[in-house]
Amino acid sequence: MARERKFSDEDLFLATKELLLNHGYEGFTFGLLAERLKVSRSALYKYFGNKEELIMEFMMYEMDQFMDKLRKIDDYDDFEDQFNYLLELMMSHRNIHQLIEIGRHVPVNNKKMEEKNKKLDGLHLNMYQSLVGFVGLGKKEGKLKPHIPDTLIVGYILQSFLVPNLAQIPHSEWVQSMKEIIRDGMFTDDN
Amino acid sequence: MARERKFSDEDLFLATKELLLNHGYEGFTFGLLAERLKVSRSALYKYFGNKEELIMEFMMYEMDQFMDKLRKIDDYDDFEDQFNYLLELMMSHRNIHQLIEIGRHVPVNNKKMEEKNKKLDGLHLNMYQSLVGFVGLGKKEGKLKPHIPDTLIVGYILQSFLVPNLAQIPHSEWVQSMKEIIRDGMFTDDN
DNA sequence: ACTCAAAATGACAAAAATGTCACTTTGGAT
DNA sequence: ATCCAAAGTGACATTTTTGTCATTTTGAGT
Repeated sequence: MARERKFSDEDLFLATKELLLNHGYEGFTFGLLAERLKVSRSALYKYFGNKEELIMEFMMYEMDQFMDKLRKIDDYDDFEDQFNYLLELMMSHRNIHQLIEIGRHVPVNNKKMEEKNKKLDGLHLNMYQSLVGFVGLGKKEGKLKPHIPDTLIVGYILQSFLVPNLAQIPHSEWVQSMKEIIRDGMFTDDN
Repeated sequence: MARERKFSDEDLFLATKELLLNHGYEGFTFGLLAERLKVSRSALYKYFGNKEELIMEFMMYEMDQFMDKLRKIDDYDDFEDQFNYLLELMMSHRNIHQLIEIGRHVPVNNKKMEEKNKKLDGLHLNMYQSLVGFVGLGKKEGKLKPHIPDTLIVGYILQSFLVPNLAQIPHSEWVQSMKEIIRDGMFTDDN
């Protein structure tokens, strides 16, 4: 027995995501978000005490969604299949890395935040472990170069998806080339 | 016949750089900058009318410095040498790409800004052309894969240096591995 | 049709950042 | 030594963002 809400959680988190990516953590304001949702600013305070809290909730939502998909990487036994799955996944969550970086800027003031922050750290750890597992498998199968640090491999893959496609190269060509660079580099074989 | 300044242009631009990288465009304030320089906030208004103007000046300063070095790439005839020079250069100006992205957030309000913005665009174009020239040489010498779009190659090289070295891998090892990934990828040869 | 709890609002006070200006300080030039 | 232009300051008015709260609106349940 309650009134219908004017915006769903999905609406809210989507708007939050766009604003965060366009304006950064410090440029994100409740005013902007309320405007986007066509709601009064004070309505938002019914759900989140402040900016930090909202952004933390958003991060968890985003990470949960991403992790649900990332965990599916273990459905594939073969490294090659995992690799393909991972690239597709990253392509559809291009900015997860960027968002995580923004999340690191959120100040932790009180106990409540402390807790949320810990939870989020846990999710990051999960993600990292999942990716390190992937790299481990690749090395074990002899597919990935053993002497390159795991963290660099993981970081490089994540970072790849942030290269801006300024020249508007068609999607499939872009992904194809990207995959090739990641696998075999940009130099020709005879070097 | 004037009083000695309490801070040099270098001081100011260095502080600006750090603040921009740590807080982003919207999080950068005159208050923070003044505090950093141990000067009153109003002193800064003697030199820059507002935040946008200051940041534009900073961008030009930074780009000028970078371009001076980037242009030296043409001192090397051989692509291989150009490649090595470029990686070293990028390593010591790791965040130039990030700064350029931040610069794109600066709103252009008036004629004066319009002009500065044009000048900055010119510098970006220079940078881009210089890098495209480099890629062109690489392709001509048969070193770079001809079917990968120039913009992707350029973007990749720039982006690579933003991979955070979270595990604190020693600098030389990090650069070495990075170079290898860029050249030949992360997969072993027998794939 | 009435109730009432959740949803939404607008108005308010406080905090933070901006921009301006009259005034003070400083140190090289005379 | 003293002049004075540039450097720096503190106080003020304005704007933007934040956070709170009393009040109003809404619509599902009865």
